[in-house]
Amino acid sequence: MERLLQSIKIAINEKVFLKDPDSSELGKRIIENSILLIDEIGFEGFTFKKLGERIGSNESSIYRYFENKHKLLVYLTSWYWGWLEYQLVFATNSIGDPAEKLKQAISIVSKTTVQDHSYSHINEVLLNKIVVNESSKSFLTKEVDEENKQGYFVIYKRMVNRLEEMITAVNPSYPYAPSLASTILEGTLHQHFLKDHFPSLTSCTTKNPPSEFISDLVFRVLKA
Amino acid sequence: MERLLQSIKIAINEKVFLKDPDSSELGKRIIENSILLIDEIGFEGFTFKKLGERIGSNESSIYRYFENKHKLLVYLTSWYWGWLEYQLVFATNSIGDPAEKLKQAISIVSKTTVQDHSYSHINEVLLNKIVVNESSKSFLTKEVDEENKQGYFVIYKRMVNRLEEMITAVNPSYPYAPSLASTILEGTLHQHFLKDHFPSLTSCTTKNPPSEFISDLVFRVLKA
DNA sequence: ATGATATGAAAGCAATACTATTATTTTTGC
DNA sequence: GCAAAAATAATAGTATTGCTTTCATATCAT
Repeated sequence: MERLLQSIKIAINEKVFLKDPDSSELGKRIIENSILLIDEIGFEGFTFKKLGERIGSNESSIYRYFENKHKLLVYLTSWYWGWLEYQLVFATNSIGDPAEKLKQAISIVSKTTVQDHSYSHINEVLLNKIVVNESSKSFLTKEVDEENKQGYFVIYKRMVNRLEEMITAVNPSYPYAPSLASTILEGTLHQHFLKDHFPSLTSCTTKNPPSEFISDLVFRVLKA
Repeated sequence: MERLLQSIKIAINEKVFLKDPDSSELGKRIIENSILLIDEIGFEGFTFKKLGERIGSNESSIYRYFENKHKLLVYLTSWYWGWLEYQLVFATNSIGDPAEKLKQAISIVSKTTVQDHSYSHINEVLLNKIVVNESSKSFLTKEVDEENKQGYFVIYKRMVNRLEEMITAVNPSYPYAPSLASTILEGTLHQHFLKDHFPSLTSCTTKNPPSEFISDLVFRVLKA
């Protein structure tokens, strides 16, 4: 799998960037360091000027890749979901048994992230932290409907759809497959957040990660 | 119940404001119109200057009530959860049967909001929209741990705790009560959001609201 | 070598997120 | 009813943000 993934490029909707950051050295440095910098100072404090200083480049050069920091965030989260989607597909497509398949899928999407050396300029562990802490901000905006129409969130939606299909395969009579599927993804992120900042509001810990709670929840729901 | 609630003041942690907005006319106009304005233009576009213009007052006067717009958002969301908490307590404390009690609680926290005329300067319907669209931004910040320590989120936490206790009363052997409780609140908000912006990712519609999905989910989980 | 393309440096601009100062109005305590 | 205190308003000012523009320079492709 490592090998296969090595050559795969995560395809992001071209509307979110002005110039593909994957097409140049500077572009890759922008992505690499934006992940590090957003993780360090948070998305609110993050500016293209600070990023420019950090990579020894100019604000104006970064603006040639992304119109604004919001689109950069959409890019980063899309990349993350695209990356996870590949893992999901590769890890589940050979599994015949629907329950086993769904179980594996939940394990993939809710497990603690580990570094993938196929993409050397992207730190997936930190990117996952950014997705947990910042990704809601990419859609909780006044422009969400317009941007959705433009396809900014297709990868995430495809991901939810895959889970939905797997849920239906396990229990065709369960009437809330789309909501359960979206709850798997959002619930995982939220439980990860709670574990780090509001431990009293979650049963999850490092030893007992969100994947256990989510998996238990889904199978109780579908069995009933 | 209407009568009882009429005289109740929702108590917000004093650290989130400089001067209690409930203690003056101007303060109430700030709260009333911040809800309307944030709903109209979104939290990102919202500024104290625009709010000042709208209420025929000055930016600097608003700064005497709130240090910044972030704290105003914390105030608004705290007020919302405090308001919901009263409804929850009044609607459930006389119910003996644990399952019935939890069912009622879920109905209260996930039902579509209706106007409460006890608080004339607060539009609860719009405030609920703000909670759905903006409240995550109140805790998805770099300062969350510090602010949590200062008690900014106590009401929300108490709310999750109440649900947790009700869950345990229904099924004492269920091992993930805290996570299920937080999922009820966060999941409800998220499903409301999806229904309005990503209908393909949810089973919820106006006719079939999030409360049905959540209630069904919780009781399947606890029955299993 | 030359033209195209990418990057960098600098300046500029309107808006944001405040703070400070001073003036005016309103409230209140006697 | 009046003086003192408190609240509000008006104005101005500052640093930073979120850009855009222009122009210079480096690099790259033929």
